[in-house]
Amino acid sequence: MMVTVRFAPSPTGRLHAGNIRTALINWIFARKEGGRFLLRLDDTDAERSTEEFAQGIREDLTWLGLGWEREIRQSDRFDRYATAVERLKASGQLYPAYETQEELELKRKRQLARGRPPVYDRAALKLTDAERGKLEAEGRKPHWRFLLETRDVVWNDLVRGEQHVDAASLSDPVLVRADGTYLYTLPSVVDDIDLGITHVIRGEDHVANTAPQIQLFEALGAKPPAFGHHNLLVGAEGQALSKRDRALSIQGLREEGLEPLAVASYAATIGTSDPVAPHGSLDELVTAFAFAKLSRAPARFDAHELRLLNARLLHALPYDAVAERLAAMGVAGGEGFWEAVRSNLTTLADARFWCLVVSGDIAPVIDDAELCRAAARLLPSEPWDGTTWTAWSSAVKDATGAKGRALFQPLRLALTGRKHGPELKLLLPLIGRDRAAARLGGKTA
RNA sequence: GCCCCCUUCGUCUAAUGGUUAGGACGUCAGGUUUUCAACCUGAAAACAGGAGUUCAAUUCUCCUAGGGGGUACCA
Repeated sequence: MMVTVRFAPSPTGRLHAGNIRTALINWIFARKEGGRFLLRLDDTDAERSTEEFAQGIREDLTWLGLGWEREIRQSDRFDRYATAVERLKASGQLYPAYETQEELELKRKRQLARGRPPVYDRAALKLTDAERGKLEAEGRKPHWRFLLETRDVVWNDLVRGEQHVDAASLSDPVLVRADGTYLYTLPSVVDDIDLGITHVIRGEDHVANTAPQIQLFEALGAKPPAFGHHNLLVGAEGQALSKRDRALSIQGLREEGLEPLAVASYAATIGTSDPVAPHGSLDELVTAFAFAKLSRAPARFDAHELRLLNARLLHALPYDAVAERLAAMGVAGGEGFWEAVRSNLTTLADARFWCLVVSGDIAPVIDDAELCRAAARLLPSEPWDGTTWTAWSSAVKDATGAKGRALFQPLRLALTGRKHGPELKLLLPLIGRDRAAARLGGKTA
């Protein structure tokens, strides 16, 4: 059977670092197995789901290079869920319950107070027809619970090995609310069956969901897929990740100017036994991937480390990988420009500044006016090449007696306006005589 | 409260019942660049704590502490 996996976000917000890691692992696994990767929008909550968020999710995935074979929306599939509900009612595995949320909460509190696990007591199962009739007459509408078999549910998790969950320690999950809307479990399982999902790969926050879901697959006459639960992410300080942390949204990372491949490289290698390193393509990540490499401890997502990785990625990037994007940014300058500046970039957008240095206006910093004036006078005539810098700076040194830092720092500040930057040997010919002369004179070109 | 998972350099991690506990990022130093950055080389840097089993424990067992997850009419 063809490997088929799905990434199932709900369009109630933008994707964040944790989401994207799940998406990436699914996508990579599908690629590795020659299988299919589907996007399933879990939009059963009509209140909170919006088309804007759905579009945002598509943009985020596309930006990262994660294409999907097919998109499914749960809101298109309510008839399928209704069919499943009828089937479960017919087999007696779905039963009506009438407790209000307040009543359930009270029950849980009492159980907790007695040191008992807060598991639903199945009181609704013991209701007589007369009692049920009375409740309905009072105007109560039932919600519907899936009757779990109280047995040990076992599966061989792709990353965690053999897992056991004692279904007796679980409440019978509510599948349908009193208003007829569905909770996560039922649509998810029905979709997985209909779409032929072979591997459900998700975060370990879903481990406990797996046992009821396996029983639901079976109740609906389907063979459960394989399950894999990867470790979760925590923040740089080891704290639980907040969903609202904008810095960790994919949108935020993109707006910060990070490379999609850097984000993907980082997300796919933290929490694994592979070193965190930039990869030249998603295919390289596919080659490196193995479930066995995933750690079981939570991994730290450190935005600072991501930036360092982004810089390392840029430093090694060939010109043709960025030529189009540089042009789109309005950064002129060809391969020579790129070779000169790339090792000083943290984000691609930094190239804008060096573009101005080379072919626009910057504010020169005159640290040593006398030296700069002398340097301006000694500027050779063009054409300039890779040897110009050495010859010229030597001449300045001879004329002024300045050397080392005292010689180079004022020149760098005047020519680029900054203390740090690419090799002036490469930069100077790109700046050209007119600009250099103007900057050394303290005026902008 | 109860259940599950986890804990090795600052960080991500490897390995092992007997090892100089390995790598990567970061840090520091040296080299190179007659400056900085980049780059190259090198160094420092870890088995959470306590018991137990054993000739021998970082490795196996138990306890404690800490972290994460779950325990929903969220997904």
